[in-house]
Amino acid sequence: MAAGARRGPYVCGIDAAMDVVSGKWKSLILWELNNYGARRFGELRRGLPGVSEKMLIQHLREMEEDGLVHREVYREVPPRVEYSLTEDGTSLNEALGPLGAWGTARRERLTIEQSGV
Amino acid sequence: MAAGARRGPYVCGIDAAMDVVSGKWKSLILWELNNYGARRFGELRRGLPGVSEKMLIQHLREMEEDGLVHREVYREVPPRVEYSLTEDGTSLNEALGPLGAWGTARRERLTIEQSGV
DNA sequence: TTCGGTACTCACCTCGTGGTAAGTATTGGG
DNA sequence: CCCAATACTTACCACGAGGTGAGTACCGAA
Repeated sequence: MAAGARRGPYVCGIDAAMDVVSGKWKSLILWELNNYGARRFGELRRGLPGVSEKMLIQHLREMEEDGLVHREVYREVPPRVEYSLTEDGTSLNEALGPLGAWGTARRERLTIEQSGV
Repeated sequence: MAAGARRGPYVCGIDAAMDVVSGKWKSLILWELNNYGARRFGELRRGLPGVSEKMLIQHLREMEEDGLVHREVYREVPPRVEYSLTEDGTSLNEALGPLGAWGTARRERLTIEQSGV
C-alpha cells in the first residue's frame, strides 16, 4: 500500500507487476488513461460503467502511490482534477499488450467453441 | 469457473487474461510448469513455499478447466499425478514475459530508491 | 498393526476486496 | 434560499479468496 513493497517480498517480476495491476478496475483505468491522455475523475467514472466512486478513488490513489498515474489539481470553482499516466504507467500498459492479445485470442476461441457446440 | 466465461462478459482482452491468471499462485504455477515441463503434485507443493494443498489443488483444477494445464494420472501403488502446460498455457506464459520484465525492472528501481534514501 | 507416503477432500474461519449510500466543501444559478 | 455540479470522504456490509487442520483411500514396510 505504502510506497515501496505493498505485499512483497516478491518471488519474481510477475509478482511485483501483478501486485500493482491487481484490482478490479486497474487495467481498465490504465487503458482509459492511455487512450485519452488526461482524464478527469468524472470522465473516468463515466468511461468505466459499473465502477463505484469509492473504488475509482481508491484505485487511483494506489496507482498514484505506485507511481503509475499523475494527479493534477486545478483549483477552480467547480473543482477539476486530471489524471494521466506517468512513464511507468505507460510502460506497464505496453507490457500488458501481449497479455491483452492473448486474452483477445482466447475470447475469440471461446466464442467459436460456444457457437460451434 | 466453469468452462467458458468465468466472470465475463469481458470488456477487453486484458480482462479475459487477468481472469485466468488471477489467483495467488497461478503465475507461479505457470512458471514452475514451464521451467520443469511436467511436475507431480508434491513437487509443485514443495516448489511453491507457503502454498496450501487446498489452494494448490483449487488453482490446478481451475487452470485445467481453463485449458491451461494438462493433468495426467498414473494408476500406481503410491498414486502419481503429473501436471504440465498445454499449448494455451505455454503461450500465456510467453505473454506474461513482458509483464515479468516490467516487474523485475520495477523491483530493481525500488531497491535502488530504498538504498538511496 | 501401525506408520508413512501419495494425492487429494472437507469443514470451518478470517480478512480483504469491493459495493451501497450518505455526507462534505465550494460557488454559481434560478 | 435551495439546488446542482464538482471531487471526494465516510460508515457499513456482503462475499469470496485463501488459510488451517483434519480426514480419506490405497498399499508397502517395519
